[in-house]
Amino acid sequence: MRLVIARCSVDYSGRLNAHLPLATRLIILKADGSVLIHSDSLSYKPLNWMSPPCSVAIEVPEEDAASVGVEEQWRVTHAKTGDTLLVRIYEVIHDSAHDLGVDPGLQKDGVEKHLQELLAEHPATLAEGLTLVRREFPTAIGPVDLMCRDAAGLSVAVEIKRRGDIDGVEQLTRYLELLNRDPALTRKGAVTGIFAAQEIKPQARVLATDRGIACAVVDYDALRGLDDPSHRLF
Amino acid sequence: MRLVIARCSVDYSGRLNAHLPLATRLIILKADGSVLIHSDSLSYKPLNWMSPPCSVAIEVPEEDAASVGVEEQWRVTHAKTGDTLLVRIYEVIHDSAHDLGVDPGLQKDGVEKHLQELLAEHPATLAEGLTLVRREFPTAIGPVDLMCRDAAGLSVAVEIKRRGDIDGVEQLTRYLELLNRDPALTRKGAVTGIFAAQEIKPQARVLATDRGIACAVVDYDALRGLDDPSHRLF
DNA sequence: CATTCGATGTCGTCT
DNA sequence: AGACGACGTCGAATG
Repeated sequence: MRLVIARCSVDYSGRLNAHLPLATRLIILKADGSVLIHSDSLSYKPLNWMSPPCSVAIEVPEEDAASVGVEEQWRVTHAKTGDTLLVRIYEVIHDSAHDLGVDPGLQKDGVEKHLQELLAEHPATLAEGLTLVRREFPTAIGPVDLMCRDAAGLSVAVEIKRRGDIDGVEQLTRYLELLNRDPALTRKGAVTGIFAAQEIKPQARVLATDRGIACAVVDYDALRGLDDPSHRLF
Repeated sequence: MRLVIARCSVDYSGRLNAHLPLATRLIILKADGSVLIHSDSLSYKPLNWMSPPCSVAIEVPEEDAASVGVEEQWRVTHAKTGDTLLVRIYEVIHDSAHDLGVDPGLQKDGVEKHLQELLAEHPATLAEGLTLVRREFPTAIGPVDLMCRDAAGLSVAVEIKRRGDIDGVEQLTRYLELLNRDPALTRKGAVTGIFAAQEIKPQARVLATDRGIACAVVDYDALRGLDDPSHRLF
């Protein structure tokens, strides 16, 4: 990894055109060839970047560029899309290279997959007497997160989201529409739906209710408490 | 901006829990207080980070941490959500600080808004004889990108996307459902829809067709060619 | 290889 | 502040 602090201007040309006027910035050149341009604020996201696979070519600045003080010019080109990032260096303030080695990677806990696992183990927290039939129940338009059966023996499709948005309700609606055409599932009565999320947006709740879909706000920590603590990662 | 290359382990606790085992990484401390942890690959996105507003506290490592070689311990806490990032430093390899000043910011050109402007000027490229009634036609559930009239004088709602996904079809469907309840618009006949995008995904096309919504693939460059070249930014 | 879908999405914009 | 859509979304999993 090479770190360069420099006064520079940057032009990106690809899915859109973008220009960064002359200013002092951090330029990161990673081992995989990728390039990141960071300013001192506006965190997380670089101002400009190029993802791998890409290559960096050192160019001789055009005459007019050189005349206004461009010392170096790097052209970063994406190998597949042809997107380019043109970095014009006016003054290098810092330049250092470091060998970081391979990173062992990030371990995560608490994403939607875990929520699904926990709810699959404790379906009754969604509705009294609900039991699991199967997780990732396959349909022609994708898998239903949880297929359950209620106390009366009727099929219940559960869609799980971390954040319950209008999109999730639309998704569950499409599943229910399809499932209710299946005679095997609807023998005893219509398949109903439960929209389960850690947080449900008001508009999503209104739409779900309007369509006869139940909403369930899920308490992740409480669910985890129900689970065997020895299974926790942290 | 402070740049630290160090052997470190990191733990994030907030919307989820995440752990980074001991390895050599780049730690960026920005002027606004934000912190970014980068490895030498997996570009663009940091492995771990904290967005502003947040504060960094230097802690004395716990005894057991110190005994395994932790020299410094930084706790970054988000001011609002309380999310924390705990960085344990085992060895500092590089440490430098730089004054970058304020960045003038990024200038962008050429996204969906531009596409909408171009199509508003050339609605006939979507369908023979189509004319614009108004852009951003207001409805109770949000503005319709373009409201047009076809050769027969019937109302046509146009939804514009850069990438035509299933979500866009759902959105247009909701608009059409609402618009078709308006007597003023449906006097001559039902309001129809056109789903316009630079690229339309197969599933979206199927859904749109199934609902009687026309699809139009838009050629951005050709449209720009129709436009006055002197209006271009680049 | 293409496609789909989640994300500590992030970011702008408007109510 | 909350809601909503766009994003150079990115990135992983999957067929």
